Amino acid sequence: MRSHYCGQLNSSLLDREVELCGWVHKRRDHGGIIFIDLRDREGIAQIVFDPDRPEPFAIADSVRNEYVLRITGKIRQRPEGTMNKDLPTGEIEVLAQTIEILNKARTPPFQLDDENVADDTRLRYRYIDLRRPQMLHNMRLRARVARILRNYLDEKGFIEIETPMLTKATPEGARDYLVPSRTHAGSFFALPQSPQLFKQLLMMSGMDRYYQIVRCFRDEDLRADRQPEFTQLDIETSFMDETQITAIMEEMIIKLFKEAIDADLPTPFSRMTYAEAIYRFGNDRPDLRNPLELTEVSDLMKEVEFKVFSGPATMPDGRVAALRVPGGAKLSRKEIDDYTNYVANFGARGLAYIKVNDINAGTEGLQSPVLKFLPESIIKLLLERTTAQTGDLIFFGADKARVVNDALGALRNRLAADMNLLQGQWRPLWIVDFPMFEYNEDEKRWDALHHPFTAPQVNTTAELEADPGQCLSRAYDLVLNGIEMGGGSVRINTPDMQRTALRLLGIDDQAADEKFGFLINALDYGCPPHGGIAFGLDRLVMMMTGSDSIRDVIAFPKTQTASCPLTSAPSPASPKQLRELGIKLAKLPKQE
RNA sequence: GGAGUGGUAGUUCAGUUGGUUAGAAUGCUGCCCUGUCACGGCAGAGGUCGCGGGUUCGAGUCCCGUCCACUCCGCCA
Repeated sequence: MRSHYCGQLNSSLLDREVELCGWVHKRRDHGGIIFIDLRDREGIAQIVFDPDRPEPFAIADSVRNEYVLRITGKIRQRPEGTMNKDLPTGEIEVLAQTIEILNKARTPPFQLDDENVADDTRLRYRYIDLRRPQMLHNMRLRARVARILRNYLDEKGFIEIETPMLTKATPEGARDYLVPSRTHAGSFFALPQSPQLFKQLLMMSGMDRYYQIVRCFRDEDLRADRQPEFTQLDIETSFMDETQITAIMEEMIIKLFKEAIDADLPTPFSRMTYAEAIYRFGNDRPDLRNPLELTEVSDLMKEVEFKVFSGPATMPDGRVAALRVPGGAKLSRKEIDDYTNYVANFGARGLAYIKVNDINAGTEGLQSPVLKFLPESIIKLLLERTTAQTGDLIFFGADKARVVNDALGALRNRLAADMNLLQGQWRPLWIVDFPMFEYNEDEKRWDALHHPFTAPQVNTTAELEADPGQCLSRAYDLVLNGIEMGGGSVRINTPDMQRTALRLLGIDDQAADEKFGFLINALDYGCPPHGGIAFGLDRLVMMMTGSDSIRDVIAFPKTQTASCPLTSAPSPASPKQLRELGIKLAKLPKQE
């Protein structure tokens, strides 16, 4: 039916007869001559219809945008002065001999070259949206990424193994998507949040190296970089420690970026402890392209009269930190107010600042509502420590450390975006030495920072129990330009340690047996030391394509309320289906 | 659960202090046009102003409720 793709035509094919199939991208009718830009997945070719051939000419006259055509014709050089440098096929054109309308098309709901179409319109007509070259490119890059990863892991001896989609609900973590069981009425499967336990079991089976490109499901609210179903590159190995695992993964990511988009990541990747990341950036996934850093000033503020600063400075869980913004003195009152409102999102009750109009003029050169509350000696130390220069602005956060870190960490990102501060292209970073647990104030118990199967850096249960809050884990995250690309850990591999870890999370032995008994049992039947990692494939592709939204790298994504405008999913179940499943609705859905 | 922004022609948007027949661009339809590629020219069609209620002589505009989309907080081991 077709001899070439439209986009493959070039002057090496001069005088060749070709057969093309594709969509009418654009028709230009000059009365005596008609041009049709025919589009397929490889590109666009210009087809010329000459009135010398009345029959094809009449058909070309009748076609409309997005009609599907088959055309035969002869490749020829375009006349002098009519070549199009913007088109890869712009040196040549196809003089049409025959044209067949394979299918008509209604007028598309939006123009393919319109870059600014509302998301729900695009999603309702996703099959048209995906015709756009950018979307096609994203899908193909995604396929290339998956292929490169498979090739690499296959070379390294990893075995691709599928794990169940219908599985057991896990109590920790995100909300599960539940699937009712017909044969066990009243019982439910859960769709996997990740294949975590299965991949550990595969290590106990002696598979040694496993990977899977796998869909995961989490029923939580959506964001620009979060979908309810998303794809992970999931990996697990036996007999490797964290140094070896991160090394082999680093090699994989470097190779991936090189082969997929010809990007050279700086090597070796930076490494930073969790504590250092929080201290310097207020955040455990800092964007290292951003030069702004927090400056610790708690010690300077302990004695000052100003309660807003001295209070947090003397609280055990308080923090006072400064954020110097080079050139920030030019920010207007309104801009500063906007930032104050912004940090209020993160619990900050205010945003103190000092404008440095002239660093050499002492207090006279400064401008700030809080200046009068601070002794001159402290101000001097402050300026030294923040290395403030004329023209800078210094923001302050003073509150519980958590609030200061969240607020100034977010402000740091916001300022970099607003003031165009990002430097360099790619800044990968391993974050290591995570705490095992963080205390959950609401539930009055420990939460796992990573997950309940992560090994601690101590070897005995006694050491872990002695001071859980201080215990570090053998977890690692890979952060790229401020986005968490992946994370993993070395796992617990003895029943004792696993039970202890679960107990600290408020899961007693009986509950542990009910929920994870199969895992704990397996740990007792010859479990190798093992660990792994999972990468967010969608986010990787999103970064590589420079997309603002994860939806642009997923063929059929969901909206922010987790619905699909194309299929109208989710939709009510029929009474018959519900009866078979033994389900009665507490509240009937609204009638359409 | 919360904060914000938006919803007007197929699409992207404008719409003043509440006041006559709701506009623009693009797309669409018809006619004209033999070298265009954002083709051009002329003419034309196209509106439940998201939905429901209220205020008013009068509502796209004001008020209340509601739905949808997007961004963010909470949430996401």
